[in-house]
Amino acid sequence: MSNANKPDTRKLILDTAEELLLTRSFSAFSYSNIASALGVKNAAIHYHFPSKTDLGVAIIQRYRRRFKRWSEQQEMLSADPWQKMEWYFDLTVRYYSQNQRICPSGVLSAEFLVLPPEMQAETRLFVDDLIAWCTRILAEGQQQGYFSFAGVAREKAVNIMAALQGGLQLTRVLSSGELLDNIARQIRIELGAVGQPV
Amino acid sequence: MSNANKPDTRKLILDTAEELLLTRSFSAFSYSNIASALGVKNAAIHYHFPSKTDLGVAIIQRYRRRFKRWSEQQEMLSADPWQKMEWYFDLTVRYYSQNQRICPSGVLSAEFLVLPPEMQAETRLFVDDLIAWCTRILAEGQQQGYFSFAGVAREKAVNIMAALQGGLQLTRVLSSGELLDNIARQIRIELGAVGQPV
DNA sequence: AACTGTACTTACTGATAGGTAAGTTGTCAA
DNA sequence: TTGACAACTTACCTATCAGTAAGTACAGTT
Repeated sequence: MSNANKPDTRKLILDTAEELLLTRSFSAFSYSNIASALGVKNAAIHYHFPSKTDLGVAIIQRYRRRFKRWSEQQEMLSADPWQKMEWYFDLTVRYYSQNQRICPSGVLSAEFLVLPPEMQAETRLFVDDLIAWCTRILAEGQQQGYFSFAGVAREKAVNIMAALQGGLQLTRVLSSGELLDNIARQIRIELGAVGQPV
Repeated sequence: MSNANKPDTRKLILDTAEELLLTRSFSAFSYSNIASALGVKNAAIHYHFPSKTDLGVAIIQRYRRRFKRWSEQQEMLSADPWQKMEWYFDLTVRYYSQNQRICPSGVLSAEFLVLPPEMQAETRLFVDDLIAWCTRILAEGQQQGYFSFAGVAREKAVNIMAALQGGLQLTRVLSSGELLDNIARQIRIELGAVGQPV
């Protein structure tokens, strides 16, 4: 009851900045973009996030927390590896359906060299999280006989993540919604799908 | 003998802009960056490329010409599909080794929505070229019994291009040179490599 | 010797960027 | 009732952005 109606400007800023990041990239959005979208003044953003670096870091940290909760929920539902991968495909596809977004690791890695060091460090951690998750699912799925792919789990994981990241970007260029579905289908085949998934 | 010593400033500008594009992205480099790198004034760049859009378009058009020549040379050497794919891997790996560049389609598609329409159109054509080439090599290789992959050639082609594009970006984040090699290895396996390539 | 075009430089413009200092308003606790 | 703090706005700063107009230096042509 205490902070039920506390102003959620901070969250609104993060949400807006997140959309601008995934549609325009970090270099190509400004505090004014956020301010005008929210109907507040430029300095209001600086009140919550003193520098653009602070804002950028906060966005990535929120992604990491979200992804952690997301993967924990998967475990709670005790889904099989196929189902988990399908959920990951969904996650990816859903980016594009929201204003043609691409995935965070995609934007951040594309302009990595111009990001402030603090954001670079956070991006690294985020990508590590993603690859670690995917590697784990793949290894489990292989052990339990769900997947039958050639090569090491981690290499396969990186390949899958790279294909989805690149696929999301190419989808935007060719504005072809099926492109990502085709990539997902290819990945399923290469994981040894023999009629299992939809 | 006529234009042997003509000033090649235009080419130098394109070269410098190209490096800045692949390392910093289009939004994150300026005419001043190029000018100071070449030891000329800002307006000198505007003389050769009136607007930044003109410059951007020229860079992409040069990529398209280059790639066309590159693929034509492959044909002249009458290499087999495996060799052609290996050359393409090389091409990709070589980007990163030059100041941690990523591939043009990677940068351009990541910031696609903030590119001027003229550049978007040119990017589309460029990506079409790349996919068309890869699809052709894959289809030929399949027909001639070099490759044995599951699914349609074009889908496989897009998957490979996406994986390389994403892999190049992830390589930069994790500063791991082997990452791309691992992706190339995965692709070889999935093309049905049974000891053929190195 | 005069003219022409190329390849610039100098000097500027208005717009926008990220950021800051100082003031204003409303809420809540002592 | 006062004080304190959170959440802003107003007003401003400097730097940089892409872009332009006018001038200059020089090579080749007539």
